[in-house]
Amino acid sequence: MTENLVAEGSVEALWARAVFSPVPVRNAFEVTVERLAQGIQLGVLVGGDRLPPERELANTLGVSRVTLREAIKALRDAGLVESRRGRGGGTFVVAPKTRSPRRAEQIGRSMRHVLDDALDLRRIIEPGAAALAASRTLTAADRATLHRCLADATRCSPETRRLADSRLHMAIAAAGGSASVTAAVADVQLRMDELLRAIPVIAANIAHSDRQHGAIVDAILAGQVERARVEMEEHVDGTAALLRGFLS
Amino acid sequence: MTENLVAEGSVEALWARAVFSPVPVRNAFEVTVERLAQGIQLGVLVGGDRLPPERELANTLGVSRVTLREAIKALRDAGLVESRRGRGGGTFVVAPKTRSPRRAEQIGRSMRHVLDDALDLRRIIEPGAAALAASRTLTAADRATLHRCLADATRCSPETRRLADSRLHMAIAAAGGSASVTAAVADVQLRMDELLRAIPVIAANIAHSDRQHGAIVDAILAGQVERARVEMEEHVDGTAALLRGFLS
DNA sequence: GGAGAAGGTACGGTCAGCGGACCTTCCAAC
DNA sequence: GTTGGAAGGTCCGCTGACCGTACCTTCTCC
Repeated sequence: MTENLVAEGSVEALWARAVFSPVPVRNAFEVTVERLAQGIQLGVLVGGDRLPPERELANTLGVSRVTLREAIKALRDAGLVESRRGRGGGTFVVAPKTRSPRRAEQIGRSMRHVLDDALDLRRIIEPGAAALAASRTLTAADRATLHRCLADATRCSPETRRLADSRLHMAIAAAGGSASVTAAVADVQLRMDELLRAIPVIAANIAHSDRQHGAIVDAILAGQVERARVEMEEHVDGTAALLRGFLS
Repeated sequence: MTENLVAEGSVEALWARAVFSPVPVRNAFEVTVERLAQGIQLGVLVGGDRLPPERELANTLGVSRVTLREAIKALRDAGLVESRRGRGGGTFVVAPKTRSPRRAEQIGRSMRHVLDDALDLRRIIEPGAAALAASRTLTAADRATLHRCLADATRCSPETRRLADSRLHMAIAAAGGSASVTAAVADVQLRMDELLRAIPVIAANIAHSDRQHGAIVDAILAGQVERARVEMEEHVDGTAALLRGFLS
């Protein structure tokens, strides 16, 4: 009898769930796999990139080489990386086009509130990140990075589109200079990655999205804080509408 | 030779650090302690509250009873809870006034960028959370909770002030109905908790803060989305200015 | 054709965490 | 008062994750 004395979905219920829910205990292997997989999914590591040697990377990540190797094996099995032996060998990120496409399975109705939850957070964090970036005076290198990511996102094949999009959003977040904000954006991007991949590709939508991306980067580079926020908000709202429509 | 080929603080540097930094491997004990301690620090669990029986709580949290007991022992040693045996016994949250005050140690200059980082995130997430709450049609119970938390934060002793403040901010976040947003607010609150405690108590500041709290709740209850955001933004900026001034 | 840099393999030790059985305390109902 | 039951307190053996270390294998570059 786990009788709830508080109304479902109320403030009290959210509080209680924040404390009295299973603690996420994750072992070194899981965390390591996640780290690397996320780097690849978000476009921080791109096809052809070579990971540091195992011994060095294990040291950097603070796990034993055995554990790291297990993680790499998992990524290899998933088709995300491939390893070559011998001198000049190493572990390399596989380009997405040659990567075996994972079936976008049916999104259960039960996932719906998870989606809404993620979208709520995204609508807060991404416009905020854009505004933060606009409020900074960026280095030439960062301006160049933004330009490059924008260009990549605009002209790219349908297969690599999602990756380039992630990469652009991450670049915008990172341009704000805050590690926490960047991590938060990475979180929402990852949570919706699978869903966003499932959206059918429609030329009109892409063109619209590209225009918005351009406007956002433009506002950031011009240092227009409020405009950056609003443009990103519209962009995010557009994607959210697409997602909600597609999943109904 | 871990030579950095990218400029310090740039987009590329943030990206690299997001992937190639030590993975946070935390064991069940640590996570459990953190969970419960956070619930207390944030005011979700208040003085006098009784935790569920160990066997039940261990099951809820998904850890063994031994591990949970170690965690509770740590909290007891820290003076956050106390346990009573026998029928009708249990583990109870200690009221903050009787809690042994932890010395606010010198904040190193090295912490400065950590603070800035947290403040950046807070300036995004808290106004966003307020706006989200304002955009919802709240239940009567939630409106009552907000009112109560606001009242508690306004009239309270200096010792309990920080706790009541946390509680109010958490209530605002939870009113938005999104678990992720609530968790994000909890995160920033926790990160700055120690620092905020260190701020000297000045009557004028408190009165100002109280007025802002009132305005925020007022805007949320009235469903004024933009006003809620702006009021919270000013409130957060005020606190940030206090903190930065105090630590310079 | 060898040196050396990489991935691949194997072994033993340590320790966290678990399940379960049991003990101790103390309230409350009878 | 006595006793049942609900709670915290203790103990033990097992499993499995993780680590350090040493060694083997492959391959490229000099």
